[in-house]
Amino acid sequence: MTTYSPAQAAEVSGFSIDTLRYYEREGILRPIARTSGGHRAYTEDDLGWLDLVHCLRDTGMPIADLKRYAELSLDEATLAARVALLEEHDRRVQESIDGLRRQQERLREKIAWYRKQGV
Amino acid sequence: MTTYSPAQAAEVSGFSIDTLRYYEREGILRPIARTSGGHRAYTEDDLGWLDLVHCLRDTGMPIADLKRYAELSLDEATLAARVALLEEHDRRVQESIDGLRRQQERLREKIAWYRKQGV
DNA sequence: GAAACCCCTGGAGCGCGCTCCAGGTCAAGG
DNA sequence: CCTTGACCTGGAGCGCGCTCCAGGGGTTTC
Repeated sequence: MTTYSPAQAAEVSGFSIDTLRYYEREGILRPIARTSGGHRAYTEDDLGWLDLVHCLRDTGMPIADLKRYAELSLDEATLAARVALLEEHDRRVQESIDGLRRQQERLREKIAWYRKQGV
Repeated sequence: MTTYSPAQAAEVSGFSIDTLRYYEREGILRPIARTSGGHRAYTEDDLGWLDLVHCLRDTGMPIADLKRYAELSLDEATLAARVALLEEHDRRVQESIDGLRRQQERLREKIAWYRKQGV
């Protein structure tokens, strides 16, 4: 079973080493396995979860929500609830895309207006 | 010429009174006119500018950029440059919409994957 | 003219999400 | 061995964008 050093995990996940430690402290990552010397050894599972975390962070999910989601993940029986949360998040992402588009539309109108003033 | 009290300006603009004062301190608003008693009196022009500010903030423009934009606005001759900045911002907004959509797509794939695991 | 309310200033405080640091331990190459 | 570099911990610090506070003065209504 291959494992990854902190540097490798950072490289693969796209998070900094400090951020990985921070996420672990915050409970977003379950406690990472250690080598005999106390160094972290990330598993493929950890990296898989980090990939989802990255996706959720990039779409604006707050740390606190991520933490709650991670806590849910400790109990296998909550799978349906977790998927429901992801779908709820998906809806929020859609809303923020829609909101951005509306404001972008307004922005473009303003640009057009300035242009009409003779730019 | 109608003017607006701080409370009215907040109501119309959608920013809090504190935020309006903060923007003025930061130079995002030019110094607002005052009544004889020292109270602020916002003009329609101020509100028009605030409307653009709201649009730019909602689309993610940082305070520092807004400030630079506002400083440019002090010189009438920079109109073309300002419009260019707005267009540049419009491109960034487009990029962030595209990025959100890509991540949303990944999110949906993950949801579909979980569903296939039997949810 | 006084109660009730809005507004003023300067500055402190806060929530978020990291990021950095000191002072030490572990691991791999020569 | 010894050096070099990656890693450890606990905790402080930071950048952003507000938000709140104390202590005081305007203004409207009766």
